Amino acid sequence: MSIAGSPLARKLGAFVALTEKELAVLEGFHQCRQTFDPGVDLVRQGQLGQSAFILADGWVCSYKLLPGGTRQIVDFQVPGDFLGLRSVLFRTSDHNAETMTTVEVSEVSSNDLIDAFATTPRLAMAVLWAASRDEAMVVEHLVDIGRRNALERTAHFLLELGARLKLVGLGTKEGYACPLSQSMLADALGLTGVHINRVLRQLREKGLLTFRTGQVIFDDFERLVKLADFDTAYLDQDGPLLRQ
Amino acid sequence: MSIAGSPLARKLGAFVALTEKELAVLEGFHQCRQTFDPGVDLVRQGQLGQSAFILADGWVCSYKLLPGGTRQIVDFQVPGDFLGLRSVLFRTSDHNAETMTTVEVSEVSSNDLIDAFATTPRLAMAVLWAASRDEAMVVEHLVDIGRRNALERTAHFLLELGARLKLVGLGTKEGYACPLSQSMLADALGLTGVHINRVLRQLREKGLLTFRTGQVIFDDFERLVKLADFDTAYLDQDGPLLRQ
DNA sequence: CTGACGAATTGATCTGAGTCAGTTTTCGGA
DNA sequence: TCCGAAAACTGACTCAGATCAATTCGTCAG
Repeated sequence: MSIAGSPLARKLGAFVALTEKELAVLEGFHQCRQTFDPGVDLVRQGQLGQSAFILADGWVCSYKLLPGGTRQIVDFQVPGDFLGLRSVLFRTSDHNAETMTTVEVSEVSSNDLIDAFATTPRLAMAVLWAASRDEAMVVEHLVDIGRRNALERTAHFLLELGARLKLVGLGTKEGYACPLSQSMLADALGLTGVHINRVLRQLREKGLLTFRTGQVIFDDFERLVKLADFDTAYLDQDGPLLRQ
Repeated sequence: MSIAGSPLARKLGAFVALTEKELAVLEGFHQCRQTFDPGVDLVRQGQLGQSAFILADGWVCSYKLLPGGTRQIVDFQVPGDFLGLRSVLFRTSDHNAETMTTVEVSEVSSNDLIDAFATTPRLAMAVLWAASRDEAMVVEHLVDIGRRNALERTAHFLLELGARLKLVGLGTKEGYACPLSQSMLADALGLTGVHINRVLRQLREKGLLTFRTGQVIFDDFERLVKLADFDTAYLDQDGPLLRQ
């Protein structure tokens, strides 16, 4: 696959039409391809001078640890996503990132990234632009946790994850492959594992959604969207705002 | 005050050392100064082709409405903050923004902003970079709501707001002026107005913090930080990553 | 000074989600 | 094919925070 056709290039191209030169710099990011096992920390809270990563395959989750031993999962990264960007921009990381599956990434050193941003600022813009879209997802997540009950919250979150995977060709209206365990889902939604289990049973018994090891199946997409008050439009974007 | 000394220029300068030309473009943003009364919507959910605003004075809050009539406040904007950026980047807004006080803003039209981004990409970078820092705050907010109980959550949130205001010279370790009503605080923290009232009483009775109309007073900063598990370091940043 | 309206405050009661303490299922490795 | 560990599942009980229903306070217009 040419770099121009990679998930990342496709994503960035949605914001800024990239020139040959910019694509070449992007290509340079992919020098250092690596594979990691599940359960490895790629980014650690408080650590200095870390690299960023571009996720080519597999899933990663970003989370914060709390003193009580609990954690809050803030976001999941799927293929095509950048990760550890903030830990480069601010020189120190404010969160952890852990591989959930076997993962393939391109590691981009802090210096390379900053150099690239300095020489091809339009590319920098595209990357930060994409980060800004990811923020929209974190905001939706915030609303889930703040103002939706466990049932709506779970439904909404799994729909959103599906919408996001559809963008990179990894999901459909029928469902998607999902390596989350129930307790990870709990940590993402601010619930306990026990309660998530009961909520998933309810969703199953109501014929709305089946969450099984490695697979999310939308049994009744329409009713699910209605229950969760899910807005299907907010991820759309019709063309780059900045032309070459 | 020269443009180079404005809160926004100061903030952006922390990321990217701005050139004369870039400062001039920033200056251009301030052509269209306006004043709004409290309770006015600056940005409306779902509206197309909106302007962005630079907040010069007063407070604004960004929130999402839910079908049940409840709302979740996602963030507050204080002087020096950009707002409505995402509604320009994505052509349509995913949230509302309402003035909380009398407010002074500079309106920057969608087209002017995109043109400026195209001609001075380093400035664009600085703006998006600042947006990325704001996201760190939304993440902290997410953790508050997901994994802290009402007391810790309220304490943590008010400490964070204080830290942020200190950056723009509007707060100290003693406290800060704060135009939030109890029910706004409730909408931000995912609680009810009734419960926030009880929590604020507890904080007052424990001699930790006093929240009164228009004023937050830290009665015992140290103990408050400890209760809330507040990290005082995460807002620090020592110099621009990109030089002129 | 007075009425009125919104914000703050309080008490009583209810309930969604947490906690505790298991049992059962799944699945990879010997 | 059997074993052990982790994940999924379940029931009984508790509690933090919601809900409901007043009352009080503050402030601004008349």
